[in-house]
Amino acid sequence: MAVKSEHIPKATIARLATYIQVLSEFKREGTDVVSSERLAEACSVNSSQIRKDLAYFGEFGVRGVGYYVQDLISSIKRSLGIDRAWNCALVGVGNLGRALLRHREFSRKGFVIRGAFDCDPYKIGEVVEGMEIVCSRQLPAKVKELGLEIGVITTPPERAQRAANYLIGAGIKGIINFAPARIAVPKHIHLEYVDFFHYFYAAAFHIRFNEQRD
Amino acid sequence: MAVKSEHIPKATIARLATYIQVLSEFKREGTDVVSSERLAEACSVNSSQIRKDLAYFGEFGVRGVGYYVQDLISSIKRSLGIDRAWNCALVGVGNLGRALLRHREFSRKGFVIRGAFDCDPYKIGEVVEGMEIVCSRQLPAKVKELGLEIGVITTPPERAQRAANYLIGAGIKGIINFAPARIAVPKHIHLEYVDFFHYFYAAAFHIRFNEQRD
DNA sequence: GGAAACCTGTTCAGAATTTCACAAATCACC
DNA sequence: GGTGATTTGTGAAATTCTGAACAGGTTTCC
Repeated sequence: MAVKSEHIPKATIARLATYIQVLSEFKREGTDVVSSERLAEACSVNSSQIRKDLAYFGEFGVRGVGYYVQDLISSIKRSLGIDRAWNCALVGVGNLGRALLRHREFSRKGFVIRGAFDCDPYKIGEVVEGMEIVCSRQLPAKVKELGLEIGVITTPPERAQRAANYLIGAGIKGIINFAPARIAVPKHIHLEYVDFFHYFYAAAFHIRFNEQRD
Repeated sequence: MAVKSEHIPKATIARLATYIQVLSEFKREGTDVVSSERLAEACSVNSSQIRKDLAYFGEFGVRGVGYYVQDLISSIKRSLGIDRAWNCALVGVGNLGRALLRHREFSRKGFVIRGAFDCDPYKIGEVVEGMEIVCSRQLPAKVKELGLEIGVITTPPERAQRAANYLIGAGIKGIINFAPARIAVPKHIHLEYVDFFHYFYAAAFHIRFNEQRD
């Protein structure tokens, strides 16, 4: 899938993910065709915004008609690169790591966790959700053997950097860091930070801010 | 804590959360004073950006010196409204809900889950992490009794709207929705969507995009 | 006490993003 | 086949956000 433009805003990528979610709902409800106006309302964004976001990747709609829901889902997925499966390595099998391993939705959405790694000797060998926990030192071998591309860090914060180093050394292409710590990676490795608390902070701020104005 | 400006960018709020994380690391390392330049480097942002973000809320630094780490953490927390505890209600005790209930970090960061609700009769009465699961119908009573302010939705998508309705009817002030579904709420209720997959999608996109350019 | 080195808070320019507005295309109906 | 009602894709305008630059304080050191 060709990208028409050189640079694509981060916000656009985030919205595309939302569009998929809402479009999937439309599909479940049996809606075949949707206008940017209707999709916009469901996503709480401006309809031009939607058309412009899509325009970065191609022309997916039909003038005078709208977008065919199933086609648009496929087109967005192809645009985002999630029209195929991605093999993931999970490093750090604590509470959060286990929850992610058990979360069926991952493989359903095309992100298949194919390796679970930890450096705790008490955990190594344990089987979680049909997956054996392996020593982190085996990462290089496993990454090659299983074709792992995305590393998911769910270690405690103090071990996040080491986990990242293992992953990078093993030749992973991108890292999603759930640990509450900043990590350093070379420029060619894509890095995403995930922090629930951001959302809680934002909620707290806005609630208090609203109260203040009354 | 006064807010100096009328409108504060969403991006600023997100960055403030990052600053707290990095500043806490500095504090653990024993650093007492930090310049915007050094903080900026650790957060991968521009130093003017940091000074500007902080300027929305007040003057927290000392010219010629920098910012006192502990003071700045406190100031940012006060600015965000997380200088006190927030009582949360969790609705939907599935896999994800249980993981959140077990996650110690929540109360440590000031978001205390004081009620766990579900509408499945098999789950009602069960005790998770010392908390008894209560029928969702009891939300109004419990919200008042316990002073719950933030609702956390971790139901399956098809039940998210109903959970939201219960919470809103019960007088909650803000909602954080982990369910992969859009929900409608009145304007005075603050709503945050949390979706891990956004990060995975973004990673997939950027990895593929980088490959394409080689 | 003064000079030099620092570093914040703030202004302003320009970069980036969002919204508007409309030409171009499609469909339904007469 | 033509007309009117729709709806997309896209320049241009409006808005928002970011980064460079610098005036205004602070500290250090002589």
